This record gives sequence, C-alpha cells and structure tokens, in this order.
Amino acid sequence: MRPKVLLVEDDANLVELVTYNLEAAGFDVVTTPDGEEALVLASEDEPAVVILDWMIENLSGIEVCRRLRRAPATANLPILMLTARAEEADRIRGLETGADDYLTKPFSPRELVARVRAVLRRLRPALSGGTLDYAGISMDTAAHKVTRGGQAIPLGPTEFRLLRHFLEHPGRVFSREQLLDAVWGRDVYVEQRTVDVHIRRLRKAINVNDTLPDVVRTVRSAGYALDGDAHDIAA
Amino acid sequence: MRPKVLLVEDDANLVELVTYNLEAAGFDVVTTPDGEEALVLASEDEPAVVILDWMIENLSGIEVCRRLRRAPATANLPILMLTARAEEADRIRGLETGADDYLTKPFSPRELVARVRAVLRRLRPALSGGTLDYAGISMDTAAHKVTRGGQAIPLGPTEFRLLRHFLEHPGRVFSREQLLDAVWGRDVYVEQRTVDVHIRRLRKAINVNDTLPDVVRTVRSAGYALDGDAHDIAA
DNA sequence: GCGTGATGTAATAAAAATGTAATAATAGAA
DNA sequence: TTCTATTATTACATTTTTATTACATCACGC
Repeated sequence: MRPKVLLVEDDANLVELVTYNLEAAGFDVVTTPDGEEALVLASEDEPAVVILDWMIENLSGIEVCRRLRRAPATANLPILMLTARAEEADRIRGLETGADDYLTKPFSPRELVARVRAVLRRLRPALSGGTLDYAGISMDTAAHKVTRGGQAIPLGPTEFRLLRHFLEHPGRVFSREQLLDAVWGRDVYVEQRTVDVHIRRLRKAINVNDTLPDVVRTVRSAGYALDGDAHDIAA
Repeated sequence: MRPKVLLVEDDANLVELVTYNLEAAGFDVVTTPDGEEALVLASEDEPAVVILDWMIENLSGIEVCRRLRRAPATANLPILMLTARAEEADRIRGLETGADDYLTKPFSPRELVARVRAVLRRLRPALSGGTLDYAGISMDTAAHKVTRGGQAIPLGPTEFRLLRHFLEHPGRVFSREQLLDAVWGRDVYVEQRTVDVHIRRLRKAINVNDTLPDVVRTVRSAGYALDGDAHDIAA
C-alpha cells in the first residue's frame, strides 16, 4: 500500500511537477487548490502527510494548518508547509502553528521528496522500513505483528524468529543446521528434526490451518525456503 | 522536567548563541565539539533531541548521524542537522541518512528553536505538554490526567509513566529491560519481574477491573506493547 | 508519630512454548 | 513397482514464561 500525500496547491505547474516526483518516489497523490476542500479531503481521504501551500484559495494555508491541528481526527497528521515567503517570522509562525516542516520556494523536488520521507520515517515507521514484506506476508518487527493478505497471524516466539529469518532472505534455501544456527543460536543443542516441527507450526499458522497456499518450500535433502510460488515451481 | 538537547558543534560562538536561546526557550543544553563524545553523550545522557553540526571534530556529523541511527538505543532519537553546506545534494544526503530536519547556516536562533519544538512536538508530545491519544485513551500530560472513553482513570505515578511511554510509542513492543530504562531510569536497579507487577496494575486500572477490553498486549519472550486490538492480533 | 498509598520482591498458580520420540506419509531411486 | 531415505504429523512430558496475589517496606502529608 503506497502512502498517500495530500497536496494543497493552486499553481498548476507546481502541482504537476510535485505530483510527478512524488509518484515516482512511490506515493499516491491527491491534490486540491482549495483550502476548504483540503480540510474535507484530509479527514476523509486519510492521507499519510499533507503538503500545504501558504497561499491558496478560500483559506490561507496557515489557517488550514491550524484547523487540521484542532480537529481530533487530523491533529496528528504530519504537515509540510510550502511557500514563497522566506522571511524568518513567517517560517517560525508556520512551525509554531503546528507544521512539521517548512520549505521555501523555489525548492527542488528531490529535496521535497526527501523531506516527506523524513517526516514519514518518524511518524509512520511502518511505511518506510521496520517491516518485512514478501509474498503477501508482512512483518512489523517493532510491533511484533505479522499479517498475510491483511489478516493477522499469531505466532509463537520461535516461529516468529524463523519467519523473520526467512523474510530477511526470501527464496533462499536453508539447511536445518543453518536454521538452528540462525534462529536458535550457535551454541544451542537441539535435534535437527526439531526444525521440522517448527516448520510445521509455522506452516499451520501462516497458511491459516492449510486454507491458503503453502509459502514454505521443502527442498528434499537440502532444507527449507520461503517461496511465494512454492508449489508451482518444480525443482 | 525540562527536555534536554545535545548540541554537537565546535564553533564556540555558535554554541554560546544557540545554548542561550535554547535555555531561554526552556531546554537544558549539553554540548560537545567532538563526534566520538557525542555518541557517548547521546546514549548516556538521554537527550530528547540532538543538534548536529556537519563539520565537527573526529567524526563528521553525517557519520555520527548514521551511527546514532544504527545503535538501537539511539535509533529513534530526533536529529537536527546544522551546516554551512547549502547544496541540495547535501541536504538530501543529510535527510536520507536519518536526520529529521536540516538547517543551513546562517540561521536564526529563533527558527532553530521553532524547529526543535516542531520535531519534539511530533516525537515526544509529552515533553511539550500536550495530550496523548490512542485507542480511546487520552492522557493530559500537563494535568496528569487520564481518561478512557471519557471515563477518568486513576493511576499511580509509575503506572502513569509507564502508560505515557506506551502512548508515546503506540503499538511498539518493549522488553522489560527497555521499560525499566525508559520508565524507571537507567541507573535504578529493580528486578525485571517488577515490570510484570506494574503491568498488572496498569491493566487493572485502565481496563477498569477487567470490564473493558485489554489494551496491553503481552508478547511472549519479548515484552509488552500498547495495542488497540490487543487480543485479536497475537504475535 | 500516624495513616495512606505506592513500591518492589517473593511465592505460587496458570498458561504457553518447546523439544523429543513415535508413527505415518511421501518422494525418488533402482 | 518396490524399497529406502527423507519429511510430515501428532501427542506428550518438560521447561519456560507470564499472571496474580500477598506482604514488608518506604515516602509523604497531616
């Protein structure tokens, strides 16, 4: 799911330029030149971040900023102000009103993208790192949560570590010995067959009691691998 | 409790100017001109934010930034870069390395203060006296009051700090050790199991004697997290 | 000093996870 | 096909981890 950016800007050229760059950087972009409409879009469209021009129609950017902050639904929405006004007093006023960052025109699109990313990295760690994704499986390592196709998957500690290791090296095959080293630890003595049992437990959980296609591939006499198309591929 | 700022800067005049302004704005300031020492101070002194000059002794600011991000203890510390290099490529490099904001010299002290406040407001709302909201729970950090679904929740001091820490990082899992560091303090020696007891007290209070859904998620062999859907999603 | 509430520890109960072994199933080779 | 090596699956005893309670101590306001 690409993070969504709400761009509030009335200069059509700028909208095009910024939209192009943001989309190239992996964002979905929604735009409006109108302050009132921006408030509606902000609460209904649930963007991950708002880029707000100071001079826009109907309501000034700073007023939009203030109202976004005041409404509970959008009080925590990251806001990046955009403006031609370079005076220090304005910058400070913008920041103190509740903007998270402040860019003055002319600005480079690449810097804008970098700043949007910096803001998001702070606020929505899930959107830029901290999660491992592969074959419809998503693992949030900070929250210790796993989903497959959006559905929450409960995992025991060992299964969690096992899956994390696979997700860190998707597609690669690991022998039981390698898995014991990586997941259990180098100096732990357990039977190699124990790996089979935990693979079974992981499969059961992540395939939701075998109702979904298996994503763990057994490689006979070699080991196991995580594989999006586990059983379409003949080895 | 005044939030602490770590200022890493080797220009003595600038140090004086910035320190004066930050202290006037209600911050405690710790300074060093040395990159290596900055790393030590960052992990031991627990500043709320780091202001980092690009050109400093021993290690470049950007290298310090990178190392801070890499170390788990400081990975989430807000960083504001400070530099004479105004080139776009540098700004982007700074932001992509993990800086949260970027100011070019010459800058106005007032803008610096405003940016520090903006960063803190986002990352540590509790430090700038706001309210924290998550999953129906609302904490007024200034008034030391907590409500859940509008109902007042009485909390002891430790439970309050514990909940505040969770609210500052909703959803994230913390080990008992991390909680002891963050909530009790780094130099306090108490048993890890003591955390369990306070979690129990927090649960009892915030779930109103177990009449409301639990919002504290136990993550076996990992720790605890605050979680709006605590028991639909285990991991 | 006295009462009140908060705090940390220890003991015990409860729950969950783990490793092993036994047995069934399967793939691949001869 | 038949045999054999390898993996799958299940059940279960044990261990590990967490929950809960009780209690002694401490700090603070009155």
